[in-house]
Amino acid sequence: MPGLAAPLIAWYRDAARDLPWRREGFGAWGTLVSEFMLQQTPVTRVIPHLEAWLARWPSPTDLAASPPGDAVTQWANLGYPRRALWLHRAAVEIRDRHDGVVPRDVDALLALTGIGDYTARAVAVFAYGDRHPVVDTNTRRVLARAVEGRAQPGPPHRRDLERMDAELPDGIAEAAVVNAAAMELGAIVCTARSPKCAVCPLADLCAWRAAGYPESEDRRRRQATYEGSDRQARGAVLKTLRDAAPSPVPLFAVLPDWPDAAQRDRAIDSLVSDGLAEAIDDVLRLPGHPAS
DNA sequence: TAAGCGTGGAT
DNA sequence: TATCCAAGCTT
Repeated sequence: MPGLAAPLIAWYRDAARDLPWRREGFGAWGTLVSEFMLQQTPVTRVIPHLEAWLARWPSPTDLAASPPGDAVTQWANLGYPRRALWLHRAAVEIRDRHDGVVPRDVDALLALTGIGDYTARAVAVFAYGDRHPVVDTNTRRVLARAVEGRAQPGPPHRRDLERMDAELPDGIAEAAVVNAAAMELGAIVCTARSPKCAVCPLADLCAWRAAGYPESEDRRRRQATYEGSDRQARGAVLKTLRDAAPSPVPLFAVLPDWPDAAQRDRAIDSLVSDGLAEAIDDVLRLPGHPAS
């Protein structure tokens, strides 16, 4: 490898955004919460919700002591509300299995609900300073372009971890910076739509640029239309429950004017099935404390 | 392995 | 306006 590390480190020193989770002493819990929120939600939308969340629940034990429905309400409109449920479950698991301390070991992190290859290593590296490859969608795009000469990365693969690991310097601190810098470059320079190659620190060694920016035959399937979808119905039902919380909502009052009643009922059933709602007698509510 | 899962801003 | 895209995860 020609080595992405040196130019990435130099660039990051000047170009890195000032983000809350990069502040000194932000803490492993804050890092974990931020990573949950950042799973598919843009940075600018996450920041205010993150600060409110940590003010309300400064530790995993604090969150674990609240009913999961409170987490869903606090999650507000961040999207993918099952993440709120998973974050709550992870907090309970941290309390019960790790004495309330966010684990440092990658395998222990992977065993927590809602944590996968990316989030586990992000916590281990950015919160605890360990040396692992951290690969998110930004990093995969940077590697695809700079190293492979392709416009877009293929689907996520475990091999991505090894390929990123090969780019990391030996030094632990330097490796962490390269991880962060690759993500940051993908987020603000090597972007999916209009990459800013004129200001890219990797331009001189970029295989995609050298090859003349070939298009990639993208067999990505199109994102399903949201308008009129079951997902939209689920979102609308859940918003009704959040807005009413902590009060339950009579079933007859859940989206009474929804254009497709069968779809609405399907949405309610699936939310209950997912644990995002509870149907008791003839009312619907967010999940409360487990019975045990 | 692929599908399903929210929401809002940018183009 | 419609589509794309966003620090992924689970089943």
